Amino acid sequence: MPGLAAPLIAWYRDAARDLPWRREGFGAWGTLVSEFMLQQTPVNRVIPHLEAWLERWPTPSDLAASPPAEAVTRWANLGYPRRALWLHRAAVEIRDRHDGVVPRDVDALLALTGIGDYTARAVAVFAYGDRHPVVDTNTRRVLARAVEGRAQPGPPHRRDLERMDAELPADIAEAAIVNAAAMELGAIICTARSPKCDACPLAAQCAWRAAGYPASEDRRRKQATYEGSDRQARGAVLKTLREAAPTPVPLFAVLPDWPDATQRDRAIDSLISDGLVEAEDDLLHLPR
DNA sequence: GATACGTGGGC
DNA sequence: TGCCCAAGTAT
Repeated sequence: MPGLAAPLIAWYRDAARDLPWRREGFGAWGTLVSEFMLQQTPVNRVIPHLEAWLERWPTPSDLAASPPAEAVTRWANLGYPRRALWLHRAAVEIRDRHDGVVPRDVDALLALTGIGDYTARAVAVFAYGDRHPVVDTNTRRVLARAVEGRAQPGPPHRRDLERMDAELPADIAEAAIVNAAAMELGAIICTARSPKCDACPLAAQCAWRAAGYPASEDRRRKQATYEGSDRQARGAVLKTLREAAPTPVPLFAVLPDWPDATQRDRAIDSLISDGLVEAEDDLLHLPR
């Protein structure tokens, strides 16, 4: 079976979107911030916040010098606000342990708060040009379809890194492009629903297409219902505190009309436990 | 390894 | 409309 590299490289040269983090000289800090924001949040929602963030905090040390509260506030509606807290912690760690320079070594990156297998390698590859497999949900779907002939990938597995590594050319610069191209293909062509196979550079060799597009065997785990959930309550509490910041909010004034007071209190407790909220007497505020 | 964790857009 | 999905990580 032919590899994926050559057609991906040729396709990417013409089809890649013009995204901020692909600009020449975007910088490792910008790459790191963009990858944090892109964890589970769509590209189009990230871009304006990313640009504002980098304008406010051009370096890791700039962010580290600000209170976490401001990071959480400026995270706005990107979702999963713990990422804002973790990004702030990572900035402090970069300042304290790496002289303010985003590390290049994958293990050093993995040791930073909020950075896992994906983000560590994405920074090493896209910011520093090193050769590693970068595997996100798009890449896993492309591999599942083109190589395995399955409609959807199985759950993420460490094995995915080795499988992607096997598709990478020896040439370091080309390997980086293949990583980016696999992600890009999954994002705009080989999408989860209604893939655009007519425009796919891998169509001729796609195992899933050759097999007649068999449906996925196992149902993906259904996402928990959001309406009425604790997550929704946490989101509402944090929204209240963000919009009031830097002014603290009296406990009694936080979601007084929430339908389930027990749930509201549980949400506040869990936010405090996560470090996203602090309490002094009966005042709640974002972490200072 | 399963689960919790926001928010909003697309169909 | 309601469900599915989105450049994951920590526990």
